Amino acid sequence: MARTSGSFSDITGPKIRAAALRLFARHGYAAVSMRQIAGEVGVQAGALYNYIPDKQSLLFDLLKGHMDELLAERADNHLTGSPTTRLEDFTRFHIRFHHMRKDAVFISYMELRNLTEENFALIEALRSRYENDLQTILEAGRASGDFTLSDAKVSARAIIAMLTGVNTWFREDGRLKLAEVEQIYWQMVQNLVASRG
Amino acid sequence: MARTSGSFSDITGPKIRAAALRLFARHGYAAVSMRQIAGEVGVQAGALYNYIPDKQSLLFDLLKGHMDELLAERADNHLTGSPTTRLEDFTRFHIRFHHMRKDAVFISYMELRNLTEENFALIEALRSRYENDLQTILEAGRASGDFTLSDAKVSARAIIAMLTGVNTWFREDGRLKLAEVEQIYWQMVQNLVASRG
DNA sequence: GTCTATATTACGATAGAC
DNA sequence: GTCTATCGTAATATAGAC
Repeated sequence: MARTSGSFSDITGPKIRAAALRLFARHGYAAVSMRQIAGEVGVQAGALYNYIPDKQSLLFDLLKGHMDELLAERADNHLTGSPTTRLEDFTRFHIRFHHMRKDAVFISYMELRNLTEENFALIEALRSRYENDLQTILEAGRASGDFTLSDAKVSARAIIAMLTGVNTWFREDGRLKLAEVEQIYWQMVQNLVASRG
Repeated sequence: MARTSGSFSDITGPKIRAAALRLFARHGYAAVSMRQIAGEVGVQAGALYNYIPDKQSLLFDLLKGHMDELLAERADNHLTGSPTTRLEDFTRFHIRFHHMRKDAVFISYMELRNLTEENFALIEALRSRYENDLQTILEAGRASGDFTLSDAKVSARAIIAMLTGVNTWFREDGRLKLAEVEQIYWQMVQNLVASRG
């Protein structure tokens, strides 16, 4: 049966998303052209429009997909136990997940301003749910006397910023293994919320 | 004496830098055109090239200027006293300085990838000096027994990420005043490095 | 020092052949 | 479903008049 010239598989759509994710993370949304993305995929620029309506939708799909996966995998994590156990789960999950999804994490922080207003609101709502998840854990720990916090919302934001910061410096071939980094950060998080003796 | 049509002052250069800083922070380096910058300043695009050789140099000058100011103002801070005092100074200085320089801070994190390789190395060296400054304080505190840390470099990075994160959510008209935020974060930093009783 | 005008290149997106 | 070709627009940067 006839194959049209450039068609090697039925996964052009996912390949477009993967190429865009990598290029946006490396050079930034505005700096990447549709021709560059097409070049990575191995098609001509016009062919992209069989899969996406426009460039903006492509960006939104990437960010939306990332947030959906974050919340879904987080939900798979066990969410019961003492506040300390739940906080440790959150800490280790956050570091591991964000390490595995570096490109998506990067553009999720960098390219929010390139979303339309309503697309931004949708992403922001998802991000907020993740943050509230941590805040709930912190408040449970305060109620049980396990944690001491002056402001659970601020603490949640501080912890997330601290943990996400790992992505800016950690390298696979560096001085520390990821498991060690995870342990160091968990110790710091424990200190941060510690009830003082 | 004759004035050429569009010339209202002798500070076109600084005005260009100010306009570029604001526009780059708002829309991103790649998304901002020289015509937009010129429009903000009140000149035509061609006139910008009397002040800057090209767009890339403009970005580098902004980032370099920001890092120079950060290190200079940090040096004006008093750098003596106990490790705890010096850590408190660093914490409060970081929050205040980064709050006053939101746009510059933003592009300093976002637009590093748009620098040429050598320009990036120059900025990275300055950023590293700032980080080492904090690391030195932490090591002094560990040596004196005031702090407990498993890894001073990781702790320095974690603290800086945590403090810089304030910029992503703090609003002047929000629930908390900046002085309160400063206090909450200083408490968290103290916990983070605390020697456990 | 700024203007107007322009050279050159590239962009996002679309049309129609196959 | 992808190709080639192209439309309409806008980009950085430069040249020369004033």
